[in-house]
Amino acid sequence: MKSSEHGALTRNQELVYDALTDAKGPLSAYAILDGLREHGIRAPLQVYRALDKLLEFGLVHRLESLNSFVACSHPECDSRETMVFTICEKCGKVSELADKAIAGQLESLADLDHFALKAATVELRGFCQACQTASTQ
Amino acid sequence: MKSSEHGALTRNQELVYDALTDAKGPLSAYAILDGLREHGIRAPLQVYRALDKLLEFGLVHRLESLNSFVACSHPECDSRETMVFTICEKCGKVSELADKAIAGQLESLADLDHFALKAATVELRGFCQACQTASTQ
DNA sequence: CAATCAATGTTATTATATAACGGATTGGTA
DNA sequence: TACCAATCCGTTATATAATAACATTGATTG
Repeated sequence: MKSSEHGALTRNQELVYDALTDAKGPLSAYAILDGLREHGIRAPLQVYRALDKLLEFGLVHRLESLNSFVACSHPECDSRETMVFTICEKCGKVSELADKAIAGQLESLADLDHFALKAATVELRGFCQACQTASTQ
Repeated sequence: MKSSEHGALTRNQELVYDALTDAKGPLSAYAILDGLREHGIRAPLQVYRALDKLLEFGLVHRLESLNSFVACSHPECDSRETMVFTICEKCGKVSELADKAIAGQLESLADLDHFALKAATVELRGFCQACQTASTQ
């Protein structure tokens, strides 16, 4: 299990991480909170603090355009890698793709602009395969 | 002036657009609101409604990772084009780049995943040239 | 004129995120 | 063991971002 790579997670971190892996989709911090009330989590800060650590460990990604969070689905994910997310606007499904070519091109573009790149957010919106075939709209 | 391309903007749209072009940098909706109180803008919705239209016209872009908005700096910007933003984490400077190659590669990646791409968010974080030379950190 | 549609103004509310404080726990290390 | 430092924790309060709901205005246009 991935969490073992970073030493044991604390109780709150474990709860939040498990909530995200169980969800198999993005959750807002407050959705996580609601799901964990019966486990003793009562305040937003408990969730946000755990999320901060999980983001730092690379176990979780933040989806900026949704203000929500997903467990990293890429087994070897280094938090510094550039990930590409596809977000289905119909069913909400999110896929996480690692693409070296795009990461490289973003680096090159940044270089051209003399910009020292630290992290990249790439989020694609549209319709997933299932939602395309299910309907024309 | 760009606004002439979409017929006259309404009074509120004009106020919000001018606030963004004057700022020469990203502003949150509430920062815009504060700057326009003396012009009769009193409620968040007045700003958000104007922003919705300006986004639709392609005159303004939204920076998801900052929850803020910038006037489009690209004269021919079609709102459907994929833009790449660099965001300096030191001085806050934002640059807007149009790169066909990256747009194309994102399309290809989406195709591989059978994802019907409608819009892409690409935001790069790091340090701009000025902030690199000014300091090592 | 009547019907319609977009834009407006206002109040209230929801959703997202952080500040500030003190206490508890852990892990070294003198 | 006693101490220190660092991290995590729980809580209350607050800040920031965005939308719901409803009434009104103003400009077409058939």
